[in-house]
Amino acid sequence: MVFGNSCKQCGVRGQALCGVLADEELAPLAACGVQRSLARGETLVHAGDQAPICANIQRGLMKISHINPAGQEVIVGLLWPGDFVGTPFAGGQPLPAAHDIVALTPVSLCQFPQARVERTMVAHPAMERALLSRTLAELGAVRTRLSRLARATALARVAGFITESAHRSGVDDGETVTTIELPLSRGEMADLLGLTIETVSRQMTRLKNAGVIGLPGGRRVEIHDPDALAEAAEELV
Amino acid sequence: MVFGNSCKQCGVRGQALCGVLADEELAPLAACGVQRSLARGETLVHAGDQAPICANIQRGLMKISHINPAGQEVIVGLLWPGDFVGTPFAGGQPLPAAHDIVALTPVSLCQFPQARVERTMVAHPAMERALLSRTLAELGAVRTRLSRLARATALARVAGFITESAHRSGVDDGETVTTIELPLSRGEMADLLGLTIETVSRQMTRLKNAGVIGLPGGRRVEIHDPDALAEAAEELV
DNA sequence: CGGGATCTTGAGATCGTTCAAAGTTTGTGG
DNA sequence: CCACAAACTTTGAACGATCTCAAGATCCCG
Repeated sequence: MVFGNSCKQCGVRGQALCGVLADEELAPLAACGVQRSLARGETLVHAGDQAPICANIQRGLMKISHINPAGQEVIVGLLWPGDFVGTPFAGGQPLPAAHDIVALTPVSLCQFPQARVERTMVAHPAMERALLSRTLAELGAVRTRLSRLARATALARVAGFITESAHRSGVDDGETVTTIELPLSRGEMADLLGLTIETVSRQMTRLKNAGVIGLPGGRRVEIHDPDALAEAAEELV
Repeated sequence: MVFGNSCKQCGVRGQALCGVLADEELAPLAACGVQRSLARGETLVHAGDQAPICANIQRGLMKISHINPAGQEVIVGLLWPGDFVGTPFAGGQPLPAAHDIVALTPVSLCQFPQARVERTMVAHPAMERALLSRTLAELGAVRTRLSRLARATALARVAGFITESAHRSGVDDGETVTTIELPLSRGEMADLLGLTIETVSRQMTRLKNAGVIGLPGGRRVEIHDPDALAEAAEELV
């Protein structure tokens, strides 16, 4: 359940609810938001938690992760600034959280009492409708990601992640070389893409040797040939 | 977006909305449902379709599938009797369908005009809320499936599918040997689990040779050792 | 300028795929 | 009811992609 939000008091202008509700309609919700900060690695939601959390991410990046019995972690989703976290009306009864939600970077967010979110939604059907439509869209996106994880080669997964990160960075295309900062470490990329650290590293090197990208150091990536990168990403999507 | 539904006129008693709404509240929706049948292999929704479809599955099994540029198919979800298909309030504007929805068996369903579904939901917030909560649950389930596809071995995927099919068949546990009929062919299992037909077949044989299951022929599976089966499924979930 | 964490690279093992062929089941028409 | 064809399933052998284990190299922080 992730949707762009607008929290006047928090100073973030999101995408989804903004277009749907007038700012003053959001006031009752914004008024009860509590500012909160998370350090890198800090957990906002533990899988199995009964106490539901509703919050709006302002800065930083979070991961939704699943840890299997063997102790391996899989990142099943990322949350960016503007995204909403929470499961209002979760089945009527308190539904235990399905996954961990952890800060990948220092995060600041605006947290709301769930009951208040639910009451606000009852009062503003447009808001609930926006959340529903956002959730439906997210469901489609996760299914598409599922299909990629099922069949795509390691190279395609890595190329796809770089492409997506570039889009998220706002640096869309442009004929010139663009440089982005990957939001994840190699290990985190591996957990997200269902690969090992070594395989991720090897594919990065391969793209570099092919002249498609440059690796000037750190987490920086220069995109030399966006078309070739997109093509690599599509190889068995 | 899949949720159990109750369509009085269609004679199906689902799980989700039933508990939430009185039957007479559903009348306006049920009244405008159109009975429809699909042959095996027939497509209800094409990916990219603008015309949104809302329907309630009464009998049969459908797949939600994604076909990648290379022509490979991945089944990203299954729809069972009682499940609801559709994306009401899809982003305000008509959102093109993200995936194909195809009948795996002969299917009968009850189809509604989307506008009517939306109007009914506006009139009955409890219904919309039930859909939201169902969708959130489904999102969690798909994410969990994502984590399995990312890491689980072929054996675990196949064992997990058999276990899940057994649960769906209603045959829960019981100390005695239970026999179920798998709803999918080997090829469909392969598309669902991200494997090849041959690998699926080999894992089935492996489970049979280990005495965990029996394969009396056709799509039938005898579950001899549910614990061992569950254990095989958890090996790297 | 260390020192720990992160990243890269190599060599060998493993798991799943590919290609190929034989064996079953299913459904149809005589 | 049987015969036959088509579709589906099983099995085998070789290949290839990714993982595992093991060193180095590099980056980042104090």
